[in-house]
Amino acid sequence: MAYYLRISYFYPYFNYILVLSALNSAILNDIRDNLPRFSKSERKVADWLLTNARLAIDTPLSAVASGATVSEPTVVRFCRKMGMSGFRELKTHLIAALQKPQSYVHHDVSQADDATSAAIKVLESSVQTLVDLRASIAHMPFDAAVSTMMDARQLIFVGLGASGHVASDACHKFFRLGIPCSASLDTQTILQQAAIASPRDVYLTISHSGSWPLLIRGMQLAQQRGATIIALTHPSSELAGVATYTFDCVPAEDTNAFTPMSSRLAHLTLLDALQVTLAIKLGGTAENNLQLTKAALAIP
Amino acid sequence: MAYYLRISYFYPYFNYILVLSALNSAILNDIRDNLPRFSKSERKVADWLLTNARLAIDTPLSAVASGATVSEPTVVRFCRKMGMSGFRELKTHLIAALQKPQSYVHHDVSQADDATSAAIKVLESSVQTLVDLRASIAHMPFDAAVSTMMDARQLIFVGLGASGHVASDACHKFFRLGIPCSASLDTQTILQQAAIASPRDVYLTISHSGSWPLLIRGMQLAQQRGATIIALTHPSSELAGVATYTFDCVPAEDTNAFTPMSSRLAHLTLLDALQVTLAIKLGGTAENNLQLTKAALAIP
DNA sequence: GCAAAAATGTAGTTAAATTACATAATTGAT
DNA sequence: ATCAATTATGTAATTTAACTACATTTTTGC
Repeated sequence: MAYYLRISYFYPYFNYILVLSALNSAILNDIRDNLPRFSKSERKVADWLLTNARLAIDTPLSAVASGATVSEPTVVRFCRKMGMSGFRELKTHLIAALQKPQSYVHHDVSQADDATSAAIKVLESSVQTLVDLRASIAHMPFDAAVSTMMDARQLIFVGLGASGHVASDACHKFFRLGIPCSASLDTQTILQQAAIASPRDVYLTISHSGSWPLLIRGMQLAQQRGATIIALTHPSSELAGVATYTFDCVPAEDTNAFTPMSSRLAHLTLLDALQVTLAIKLGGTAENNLQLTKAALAIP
Repeated sequence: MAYYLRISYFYPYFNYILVLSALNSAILNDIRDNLPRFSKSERKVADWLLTNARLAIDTPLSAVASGATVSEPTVVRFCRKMGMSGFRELKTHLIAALQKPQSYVHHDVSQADDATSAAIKVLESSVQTLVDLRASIAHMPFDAAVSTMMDARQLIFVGLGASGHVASDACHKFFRLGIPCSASLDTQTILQQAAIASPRDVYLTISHSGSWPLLIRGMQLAQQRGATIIALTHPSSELAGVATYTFDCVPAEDTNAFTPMSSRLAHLTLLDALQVTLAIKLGGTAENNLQLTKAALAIP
């Protein structure tokens, strides 16, 4: 997925393509994940690269081969086996990989942290959440979800507790498109509304774990009455099982009591993305509505 | 701020240091900054590289030279002039530079985007918001804010509209520390509560623009009654002027109707960071409260 | 205008990466 | 256990890319 950087407005020389690429798996992770599948010499190459990744970016093929005690073509074949054209491309990937935060970066806040350090860790954990989300976005059902929302009689945002705030925020965003929207933030309302749901109702249901029983019961009811359920939740959850479409949100592990629940950032951002994509699909009226609602807040 | 990654505990081959470096200046910035100092042919090389940075990482020296209409040694000399040993090193730097988000990346969504492209742009805009926030966090008054919160009689979260959802979410997070918390989300409540504020009340006031008149009036009232005002808002706003401490949130420019307001992600994340830092300062009781409130949600 | 210095390019050399082919090792069938 | 086929590996040769030496051109300062 490429981004076109257009800043020729300020600097006429800049006309290049900046790729903010998927920041998840890197070549070093690929190598490590494939260790059991390598032959004897391939394994030597892999071991050498994993041990000397930094060094490798400035090391010619001949030295890599002798370091790994294999021949030069064996290294080239290793690169080919990893899906690259040759050693040059491996180098490119290595350089790139060494610039990227890894998913196992440890952001745990501890009692010993001073305020700024703790704040930075929180922030970097939040960045990581969004970066991980960025990496999985291509597999999410945006087109399908937006298609059903376009014809919706109403959009119903559902969430409990912290997810309720997300749902409420999302409702506050989507109503501006001109589609009827409501938020159900307690179990009684969720159940009662689901009991009278109709086929052109679209639910956007937000849940961290996807396992709260009465929430699931409500979504089952709504689904039985023909409503569409778009869930933002854990992909292996019961809620995901009930939903028509699921936006997979795999929460980071809870490591200590201080860990803020950054999955709601992911939820919020996904809902932003859904609103924007829906606005685009709806076209001119939605855009006009967005402008009118924004202008309504302008202070004279 | 450097992170030292030590994972030889899990994988004995990994023995390198991964630096999560400051996401600032890169070789392309260096080239651009030195444009006035280049000779005619050097300028051609610079222009070509700035125009074709992405292409350059897979382009041999001979093609770069002919693309720039200079000789090959001129390109090498250019690299030397930029402080590098040769073209190979330039390539390494280019590859590295292109992995880093730049502050001027343009994320505008347009009508022509398909759903996934638009979603990705929204997401990357959100990442950028947090990355920018990360860069300015060291100048924020965490210590001072946390000090006043530690002795607070109550914490009052204030916000209107979208910021109201943020305030509500934050209230829902901070109450778990065991301090009395409330959220004032409409102007009547804000004014009435401010009219009876006391010196040990701490306000956390969230506002995108910091210019809504009745909100400011309320904060002036509270401030006159001795309450502490911690504002998350635009640093040049009226609200910032009233506040005891300000967490500067400079909103990205509104470029089109589709732009989601990502400043609330910044607000949410800052509030997360504040909660965590406050929890640390409060020590064992707060940590215990966090664990108890989490356990209360566990489904048997 | 002229000499010196700097910039630049042509041609040749070296380094690095890749390919072709031969040999060794492994696997599967009998 | 043996043998044939397949796969893996290395040696040597070739190609590509980067770099250097030297000649020519351009620019600068007096």
